Amino acid sequence: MELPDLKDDPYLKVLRPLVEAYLAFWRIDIRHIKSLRLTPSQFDVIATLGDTEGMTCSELSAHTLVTKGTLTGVLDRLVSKGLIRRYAMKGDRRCTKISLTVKGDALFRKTFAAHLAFLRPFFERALSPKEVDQTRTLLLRLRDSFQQVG
Amino acid sequence: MELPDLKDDPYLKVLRPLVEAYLAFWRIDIRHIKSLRLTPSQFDVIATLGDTEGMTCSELSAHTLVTKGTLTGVLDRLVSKGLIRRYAMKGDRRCTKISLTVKGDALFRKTFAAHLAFLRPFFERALSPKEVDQTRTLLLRLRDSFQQVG
DNA sequence: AGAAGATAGTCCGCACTAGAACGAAGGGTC
DNA sequence: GACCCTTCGTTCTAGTGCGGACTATCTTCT
Repeated sequence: MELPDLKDDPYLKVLRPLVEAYLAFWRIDIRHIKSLRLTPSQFDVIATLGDTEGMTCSELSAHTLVTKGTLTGVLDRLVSKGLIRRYAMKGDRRCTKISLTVKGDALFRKTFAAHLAFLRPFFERALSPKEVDQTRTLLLRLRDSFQQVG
Repeated sequence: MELPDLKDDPYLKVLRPLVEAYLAFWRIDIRHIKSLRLTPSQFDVIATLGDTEGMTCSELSAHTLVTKGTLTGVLDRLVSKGLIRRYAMKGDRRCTKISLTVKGDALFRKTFAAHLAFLRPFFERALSPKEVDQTRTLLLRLRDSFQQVG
């Protein structure tokens, strides 16, 4: 997005690096996810459902970056791939519970650790352990600043 | 995306803050852009075209985050809003040159500086000038790591 | 000049995005 | 039990987003 030359501004000059670092990460991330024949949203859902008893749609959209409206379609496609299943929840007929199928769980087990192992070297190569802590602190500070007020 | 609890890993624990910081920024950014009745892509195009003589579609997609295929539709909508115009380029009949209209330029002048001024306090509040430099360095290091090899 | 290759912009299919609106269902209150 | 308010998942619209295919147009090589 809008990345003008901001080098002159002492504060705004983090904007560009923030966006660029995230996008560079994102491009690597998405490449690996695609090799699993999943979309980012689908991977997000699978990863979130992994090691849980299942979730309702609301819980899922709260724990992922997929909004409620989008979720319906994403889940449809995951159902047709046989990776998740939907079933009614007794006690509240409004809710639908979503959980991994055996096939979905197998995919989760096989790919999740591999995905993290794939990403790890990129961080490891860029930062020393001490810098990792620094970066983490600074990024969380930025996050908090953007999260308050709004 | 896929944000498991990675606190145990000394390196991967920057992943979450990176994503969260970017998304927090993004949500603020997009809110302001929407108040201009533009989409992020549209704003991106307007901001990129501002203060230039115009660009071809290829140049535009190289300088923005909008890919060639998507650009056609984005430009269509900007044309229908009267903010940009397309015209043939003499010398190469394959190319189309895009530039801001008077109305588009007026929008650019009015909103661009305002947008930066809007974002500035969020950075200013989070980091000291010295930390800005630190953050910038660390983020660029991360970016470069994700950009090499691939 | 003629053939082969590269480039420009468009169009397509499929997936996703936010947000608004919807009907069904549940939890109050009186 | 009837009213209101909220929540649940789905559906809809408009706009991206990517990659691949397509046509028109240079460019280059022979």
